Amino acid sequence: MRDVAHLAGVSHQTVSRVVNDHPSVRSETRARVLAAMRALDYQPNVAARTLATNRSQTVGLVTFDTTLFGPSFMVHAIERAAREAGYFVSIASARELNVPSVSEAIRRLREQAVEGIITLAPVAAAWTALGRSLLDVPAHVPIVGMGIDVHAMPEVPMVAVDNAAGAGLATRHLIALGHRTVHHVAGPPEWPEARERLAGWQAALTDAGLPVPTPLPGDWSARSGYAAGRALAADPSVTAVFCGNDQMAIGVLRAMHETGRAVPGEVSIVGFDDMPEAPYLQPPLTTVRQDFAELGRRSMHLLVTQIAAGVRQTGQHRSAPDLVVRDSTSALAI
Amino acid sequence: MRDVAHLAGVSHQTVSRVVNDHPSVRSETRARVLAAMRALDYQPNVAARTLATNRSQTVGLVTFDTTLFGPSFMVHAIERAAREAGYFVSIASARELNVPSVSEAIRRLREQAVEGIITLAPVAAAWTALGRSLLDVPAHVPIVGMGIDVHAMPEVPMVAVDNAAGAGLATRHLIALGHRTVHHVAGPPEWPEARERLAGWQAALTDAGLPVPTPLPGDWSARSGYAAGRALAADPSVTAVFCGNDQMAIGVLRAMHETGRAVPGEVSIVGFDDMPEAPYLQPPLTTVRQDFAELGRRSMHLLVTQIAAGVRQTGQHRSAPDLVVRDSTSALAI
DNA sequence: CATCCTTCCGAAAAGGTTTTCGAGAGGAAG
DNA sequence: CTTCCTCTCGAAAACCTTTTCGGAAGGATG
Repeated sequence: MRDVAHLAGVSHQTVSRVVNDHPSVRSETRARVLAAMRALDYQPNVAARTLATNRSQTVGLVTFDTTLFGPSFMVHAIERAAREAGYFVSIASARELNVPSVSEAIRRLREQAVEGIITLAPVAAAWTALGRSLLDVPAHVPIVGMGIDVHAMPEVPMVAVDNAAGAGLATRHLIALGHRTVHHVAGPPEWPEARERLAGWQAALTDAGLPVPTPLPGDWSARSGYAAGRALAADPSVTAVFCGNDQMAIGVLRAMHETGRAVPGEVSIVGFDDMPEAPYLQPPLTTVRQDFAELGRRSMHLLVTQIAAGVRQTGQHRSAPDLVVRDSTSALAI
Repeated sequence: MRDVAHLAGVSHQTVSRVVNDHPSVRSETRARVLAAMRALDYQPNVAARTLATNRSQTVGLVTFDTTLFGPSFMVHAIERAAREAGYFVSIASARELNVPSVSEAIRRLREQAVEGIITLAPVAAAWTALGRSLLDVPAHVPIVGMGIDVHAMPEVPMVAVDNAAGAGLATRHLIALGHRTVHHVAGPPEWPEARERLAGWQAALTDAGLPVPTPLPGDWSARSGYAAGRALAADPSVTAVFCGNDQMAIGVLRAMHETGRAVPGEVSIVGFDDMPEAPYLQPPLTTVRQDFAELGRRSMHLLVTQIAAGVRQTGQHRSAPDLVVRDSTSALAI
């Protein structure tokens, strides 16, 4: 910077003014400085700027399993939104879904002086860690939770799809097709999304006056879906299954196929997420679509607002999911 | 830090020594300082440290499409390896696969003073941008390319699976099953991985003295695989297809199913990647497995070595892929 | 002509750490 | 007892910006 100032025949403060678009600098001087910057391939030093301004221009992302479709898509969407808002994004993954791992990830992020945190690792237990290591912090780092448990952490703003509504759409779709009940392959109970989808499914059945079968446990993976599918296939009374996500639905589809139960002839199946492969499964999967790009933008927007305001906000921001009907569901054959 | 020094009854330089594990500090003093740090919940300021040491402890990751299975898994693997090596990771995604986008992503990363860069956005054209904006840079930032074109950029070290060998495995597997030739659904030619797989497929056919059909273009997506699959299904002479990745294979499977061509009865299909869903497709997909976690560790290791040595290294590091035979391939029925 | 205001830019401090240099204390060797 | 060495720690400079304050130049006003 000193070199630039020297070359332009001004002092370094003026260079700083030019870099920061300060108004009071003659346009002719500005042009001279800009030329000098270009000539010397000047790169401002972020560390020095951060030190002086106390603003790192960085937001942190705590992730868990980015091989899941949802989170991996969100990383992308959030990075994009962050760039547009002028922020860098630094990621820290939790090794496991427990308190030490998550709080260690948050510690790393805070150590890096991020201005805000978005978390995609939604284990309920972890939030108590958050409560300890984040919310009580004097500098109270702004935070946004993607799909957190609003009951457990009402003071953390969250953005998520309306999981219960989505589950309701799926379940009522199956009921409307004449199914006497709908079975459910659930995501891990540590994930609020999984609990909300389960609750939505349960409510839709109860509202329709139908019996609520015991949900089958899954871990979001196709493998767990397959295991659940084998169990369901063994029960001839099963005619409709709502899966917590598309990947588990893939496993269920496979299990049905293996055991000779036709989809959708004998059994109808619905997923959740609408991953890009869903239309090309056998059969093309009826599923609940959520707009991940929109969720990413929204969470970033919420974070930026908090950073700008300097106060933590609260409240949930829910986006409405859509049901995408394809070929894996059909009316119950009497 | 000053507060900590005050509380411990030492000066701030001594605190710095304790933080950095400097040898010459009495163990009793060290204990006192550590206690003070804990008592005050002291967080060292990275910006100041970076300014003083000129080391940001951060590596940059340039990505393109993290919804693809490979890249999304790699992000995870690299973050993990980086944490173990004591680095933070900052991501920058290229908006599109062209020179301005990629060089803009790199510019953002350099602006952030990353100590090294790993790139997962492997468009050939982009590397000329790299040549301009990175390699010629005085500070010559260490870099590792995941799956770059070694012919175009021999001076950039790279780590990747041996794509040609993997394609050879897949193709020879199909040949050994008696197929007269093997068709290929290729990834986008901008990706070196796609070109290498295509070359490996071609070489295996030529070595076996078999005709080489025109490859069908794809873009890694199931949708493009479906389109290619429809074209292939229309040709009754097609009995074996090697797909550039698993997602396109899903599309091909769907197309075959729709047109009533049995897999593997009439047509055998092989994918590439071995995504977690591969065993649960219909039928379970024979595919080429690559060890993404290992690739992530290796690229990080290579980057750290370069940073430590202060010199750019060259050379390719190839890992050997495995063929995983499942149910989507079978001997040609005469 | 004197005074005041505006516009533009430089001087200097501040931000928190690392690092080099030097000094003091204590012990060992002559 | 003196000298020298080692161990431990403090003083001060350096890293590169931003920001506040003040000053100089020029024009407008009384």
